[in-house]
This record gives sequence, structure tokens and C-alpha cells, in this order.
Amino acid sequence: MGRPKQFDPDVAVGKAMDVFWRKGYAATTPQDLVDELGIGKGSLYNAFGSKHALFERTLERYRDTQSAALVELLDQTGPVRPLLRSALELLIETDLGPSGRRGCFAVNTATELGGRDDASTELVRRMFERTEGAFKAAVERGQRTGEFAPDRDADAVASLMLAALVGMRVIARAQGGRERLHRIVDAVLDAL
Amino acid sequence: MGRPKQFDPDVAVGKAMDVFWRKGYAATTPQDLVDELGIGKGSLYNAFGSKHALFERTLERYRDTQSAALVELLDQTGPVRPLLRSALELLIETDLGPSGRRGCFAVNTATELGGRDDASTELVRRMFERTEGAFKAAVERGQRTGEFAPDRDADAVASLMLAALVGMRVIARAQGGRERLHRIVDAVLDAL
DNA sequence: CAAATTTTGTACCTACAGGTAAAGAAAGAG
DNA sequence: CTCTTTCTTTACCTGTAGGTACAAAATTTG
Repeated sequence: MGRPKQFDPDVAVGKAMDVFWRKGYAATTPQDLVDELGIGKGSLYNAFGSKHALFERTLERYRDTQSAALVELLDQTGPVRPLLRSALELLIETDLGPSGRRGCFAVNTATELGGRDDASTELVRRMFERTEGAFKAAVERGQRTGEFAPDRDADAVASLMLAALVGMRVIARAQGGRERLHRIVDAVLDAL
Repeated sequence: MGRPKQFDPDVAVGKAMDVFWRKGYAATTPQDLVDELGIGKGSLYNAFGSKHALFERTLERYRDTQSAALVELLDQTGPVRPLLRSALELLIETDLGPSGRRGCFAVNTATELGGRDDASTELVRRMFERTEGAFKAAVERGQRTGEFAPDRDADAVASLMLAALVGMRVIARAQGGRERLHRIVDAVLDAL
């Protein structure tokens, strides 16, 4: 009962995610959110409680969409090497595409709030772990099918792939050129 | 002539660097700076002009100390593999040491301001390029001396090393464990 | 020592961050 | 058709961000 909301909270969280993703947590103001969500400040605070609470919801949204999409991609069957290549190249195109060099929301959050906001840090840590796990599973598949050398430590390779992926997206934000990003992908696949 | 400063501006820039490094640009307030530098607000603005101008000076300081130190380390003569290992492991210890998981100031700045503050973005971009150049030179040395396989593209390997380094430091900020960081180093050296 | 120059401390300012309060509007319950 | 509940709007509030202004203090020059 009661008056129904005039906006869809799920849509609003998505828009808020875009703002936080582009500007970061500290640089995003209530006014920014009001402008981009197209709702009043009262509704904003009534629906989400605080800037920080909304921020956490956007991080969860990121995990459940972007981060999850990558993991699903990596979990696909079939030849592993082209799978890894297309996954990494997709991220390059995303970072260089029309949304424009906003990098990875989880990475941005790690460097802005890591160690200073426990909830956010923990969310990011788990996303990294999940991604690394997906890389590890892919590498092990490749090793079983003989695509990759079987003697390399899958854990170590997966950790390297996570680090390279994270590094790539930071470099993209710092105006790293497309060629440089592709070289990273080439080198990491050559390392298998 | 005129009254001499009661503080050493170079020391002050160093202290300001620590603050910005820990908290980021947006989250650092004039009050934070006044507290940590131990000077009045009047002196602060008289000496440095604005928060942003001071921030740029701290980034330059970072480039001329931390970033330059890594490049110098990598430029040393002698066996290359242990050199690379000790350089990367030094960063791990730095990130996990008593100063505590503040990551890399350049990386933090890239993700906070990349694409939104031209001067900072450009400074970071150049630091990344310099570091990559030092990696490349080291790899080429290793190839000449027969330490590394000579057929691999030194540019690509250097780009990968930069990305792995950057990724490592982000992961460190997100509470990544010591073992994970060491695995990354192992994997990247195995890739040579 | 007076004049000129620079630094320092204190006070002050405007705008906005991050919300809260209160009253009215829109739904369902009885 | 009133009562209750929830949402919306508008107004308001406190604290601080990011500086500026100005007088007093400390130095060099002549």
C-alpha cells in the first residue's frame, strides 16, 4: 500500500552506477545524482538512505552485471585461447568505446577506497577473486585439452591474468594507446 | 628579500604527497593539508596557490623519487632476472609494509582523475611510459645475454610487465594476499 | 632606522555537501 | 469516503570546502 514510486529503483541504481563509475565516490555530489537520476533529492534519500548506501548498491549491481558477464564469458566451453583473447579484447573495446575510458568500476573503487571503506573493499576483493577463479578454470581446461603447457601453475597464471587485466584497464584510463593494450593481450597469451 | 618562510616547501610537498597518496585528490581537504603540513592556511595558499597546483607538485615529486627509483633500479647492470624479481618484490613489500596498502600514487591518480584532469593524466601517462621503457631495456639486455628467449617481442613483454605491475598494486590495495602477489611475480618471470 | 617586500595568522566569505523536516499527493484497507 | 501508509516536493539546516583579505611580523636594501 501507500503511494507507488514514480521511478524504477533498479533503473535509478543503474544510472547512479554510471555516475559513480565516471566520477568516483568522493567527487559525486547529491546534485549530480539528482540531475542524472531525474528524481528529487527527497525521493533519492527516501529510497536509498545515504550516498554511501547507494554507492554500495551500485557496486553490487556492477558485480552482478559487468563482472558476472566476464565470468560467464570465461566459463564457456570450446577452445580456450580464442576465448581468452576475445574476452580481453572485448574489455579493450569497452574501455576505448563511446562510454569512454572510465576503466573498471571495481578497480577505480579499489584505488579510491581500498582499505578505507570496508564494505567496498570487501566487495571488490570478492570480485577480483571470482574473476581470478574463472581465469584459473579456463587455464586448467586449456591444460587438459593440451592447448596450454600442462606444467605451469594454473593459480599463478590466473593471478597474472587478473593483474594484467586490472593493469590494462588502468592504463586505458591513463590514455594508453590501443596498440599498447593489444600488446598486453598478445604477451599474456604468448605466456601460456 | 622579504620575510623568509618558516617551513621548507620541499618538505611540505613531501608531506602533502603522503596525504594525497593515502586519501586521493577529492577526499583531501585544505584542513587535512594544514594539519599534516603543520603550517597555517594562509601560508599554504601563499606558497602553493591552490589545492590543484599543490597536487601537481606532489605528482611531480612522486615521479622524481618513487617512479625514478624504480627506473634506476631496472637500469642496473648484471643478471636481469633477479633484478626484475627483486624490483617487483620490493614493491610488494612496500605495499604491504608499515605505510600500508596505499598502492601506487600514479595508479591511484590514473583511476581517480584519468581523462578528467589533463595535467595529471599526462603526468601519469609519461610515468607509465618511462617505466615501460625501463622494462623494455631490461628485457632486451636479458635477451642479448641469453637469459631470456630472444624471439619474444620485447615491446609486448614490457607492456605486460607494466600492466602486471600496475595490476599488482591495485590488488594490494584491495586486500590481496601476499601469496597472490608473489604468484604474479613468479608467473611474469616464468613468462620470459 | 625607514622603506620595501614577503610571510604569517586571523578573520571572513560564498557555495555547496549531505542530509532532515514537514506538508501535501497518491495509492490500498475497511 | 475516510484512514493509513508510502512517496514527492519544497524548504530548511549544519558543517565544511576552497579560498580571499588584511593587518601584523620578519627580513633585505639604502
